[in-house]
Amino acid sequence: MGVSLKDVALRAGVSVKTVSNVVNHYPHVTPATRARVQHAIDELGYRPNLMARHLRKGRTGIIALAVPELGNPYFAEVAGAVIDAAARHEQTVLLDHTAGLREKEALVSQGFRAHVIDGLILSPIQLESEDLLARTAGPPMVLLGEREYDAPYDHIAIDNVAAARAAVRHLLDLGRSRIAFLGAREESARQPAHLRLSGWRQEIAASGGLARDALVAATDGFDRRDGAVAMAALLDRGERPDAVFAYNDLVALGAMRVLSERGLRVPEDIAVVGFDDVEEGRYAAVSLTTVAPDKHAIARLAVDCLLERIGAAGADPAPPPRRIRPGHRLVIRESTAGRPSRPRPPPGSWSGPGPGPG
Amino acid sequence: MGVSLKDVALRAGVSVKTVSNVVNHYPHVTPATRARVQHAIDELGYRPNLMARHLRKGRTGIIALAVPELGNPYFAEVAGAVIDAAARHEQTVLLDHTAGLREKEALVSQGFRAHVIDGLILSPIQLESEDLLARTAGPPMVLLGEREYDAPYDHIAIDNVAAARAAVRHLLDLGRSRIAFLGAREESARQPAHLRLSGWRQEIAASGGLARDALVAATDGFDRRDGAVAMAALLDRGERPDAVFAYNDLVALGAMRVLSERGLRVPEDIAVVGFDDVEEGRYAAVSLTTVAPDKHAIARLAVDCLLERIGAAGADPAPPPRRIRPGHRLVIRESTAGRPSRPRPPPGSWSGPGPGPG
DNA sequence: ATGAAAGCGCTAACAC
DNA sequence: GTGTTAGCGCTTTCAT
Repeated sequence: MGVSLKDVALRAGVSVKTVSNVVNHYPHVTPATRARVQHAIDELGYRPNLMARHLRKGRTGIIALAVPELGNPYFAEVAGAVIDAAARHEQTVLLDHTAGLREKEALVSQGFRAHVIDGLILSPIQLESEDLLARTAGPPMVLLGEREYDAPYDHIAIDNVAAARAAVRHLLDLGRSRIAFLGAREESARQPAHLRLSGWRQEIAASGGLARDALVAATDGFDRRDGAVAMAALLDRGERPDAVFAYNDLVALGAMRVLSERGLRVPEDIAVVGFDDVEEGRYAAVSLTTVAPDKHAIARLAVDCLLERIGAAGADPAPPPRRIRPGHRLVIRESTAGRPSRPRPPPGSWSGPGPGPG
Repeated sequence: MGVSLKDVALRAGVSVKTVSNVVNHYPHVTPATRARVQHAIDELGYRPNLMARHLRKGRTGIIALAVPELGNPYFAEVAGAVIDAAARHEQTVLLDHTAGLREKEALVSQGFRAHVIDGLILSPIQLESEDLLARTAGPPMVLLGEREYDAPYDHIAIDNVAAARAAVRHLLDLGRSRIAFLGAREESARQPAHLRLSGWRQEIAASGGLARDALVAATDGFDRRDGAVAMAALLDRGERPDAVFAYNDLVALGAMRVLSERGLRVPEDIAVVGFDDVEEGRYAAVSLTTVAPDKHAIARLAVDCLLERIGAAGADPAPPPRRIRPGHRLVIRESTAGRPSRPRPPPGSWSGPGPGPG
């Protein structure tokens, strides 16, 4: 490290400006000069110092992405997609995770690490509107995910209510009538799962059924353990659902594990639908029916949207906040449809299917 | 944005240097001045411009982490741990993924995005020693993971051979004799799974058994699909293993899915051991026995090691490359040990366990 | 088409 | 204890 424009200029016998022109593809440079400069660059192995360049230009080429938890495959998959989308614009992604803590989310949304980043994509869980309103300065920001806010920020999220309704509709169409919801925290419009719970309620009501609160199970967080605990709690208090709609795939998978432990069959005894379409659900012993948000669209839209904001920074009046809804679809798998057919017999002299779990 | 040291100095009626002193906790400042400056800082909402600071200091406070695939929960979990470990040193992590492509790995290992980062943690899959040797400049780098190189870089990795042998030992102790290996690509010391395959071979040989090549199944990559395809291929060519040791948990989970489809019971018909201890394995319908690397130790050691290198940059002679082996342990779960006991009966009038898959 | 010089925001030397 | 100044590597007027 340490080869600067000046070194190259010295070597090529030109001025710094000329080298800069070559590096930045400034059109009006004699081919001869360009060649000489390029030669010097190659010889010295010159690489522009982005730090300095961006100090000058006021942009860093780095955008931050803050997700609750990288251990959640949904966010890991989205993060991967964001990195790819950003790379297509020659932007680098700086990753943070908030553990879903309101305090950390607020910290990130405020100018934490501003100056290093051109913009921020934040996927909040616990953050409240007032935290967002308290944000006075900081780089452009776009929001990702289910939480809704009364704050002037672009927001990328699928239509969670419609998606939840489609999931519940599917269960109703299967003839299920006692559909539990796993993952609600409390009876409040401020809770993270608000929209999906609301979709559950609406669709059951629309079908003429009764959305019993007793069939709603709270979770502390949204991972497999939470799903397992909530499912066990529901069963232990004597509820007998014939279907489960979970806040996300992780909760659904945790629930399915408990069902299997208790000798309940999926989907025969209880059908299960998740949300997120994480890879894992496709390969579960009983593959998981789920709502699949278009993750690549989400990532692309978030990056495009953010870069647009960054480009328009300082514009007056600022463009109004947008509400962008990427697509989603319901992916039906074995956890609601069952195994399509008899498994083909194993090769050789294998014994047939065993007597089941236990 | 746009409040600079100068603005604060003007406001507080002091010089830039004094403000800088306050910001950097320089000890010799009068409490009175400090208070006045701090007041001005708060009023103006001043945040230091890291870009400029680091241009000056020659360090950015950003380290890069390049993993093959964020969609692989192992790497996602490690990435999360690295972010946390870095945060404890007030370092930020810039994330890249290489898709396990040699070309991208080489690009990252060379000075791609140098100048922005102080150092690089790289987890290679396909990279070869010659690529590493070709690296002429660039920030300090430490390597992560199973691949071994003849290149002067610190390398953090558990003892893969010993870990693999422990896994195979466990299967042998269970009385299994036809133990397949899933995930080897070819018969070469250069292939990614080399060490684990070697452990498999050694332990079987040590037990007096025969490590048949026919029981080794190749995979293209290392995810669930690859595991499923490899398992199916192995069965389809008439092999009848009574145990499977997979390159990693994802491959193992994919294999288990195929076993379930074909009516083969785990562990009764085939015991399965994975590698990585991803969260998912704990909640699989049949929970997965696995080799658990100490991910937090890995992350911490990688960050510490890198920061040490960064601190010692330019030292002559450079400290010799280190080979650091974090701990690992075998976690025994149902895929080899079976369900510990009869599932407790479900509440109410539920029917008992069904007739099994299919 | 190219060169000279200023300055982005900051810290390190060196005054006072 | 605090102020002055130079310069990190780059881009950008403004000259030539």
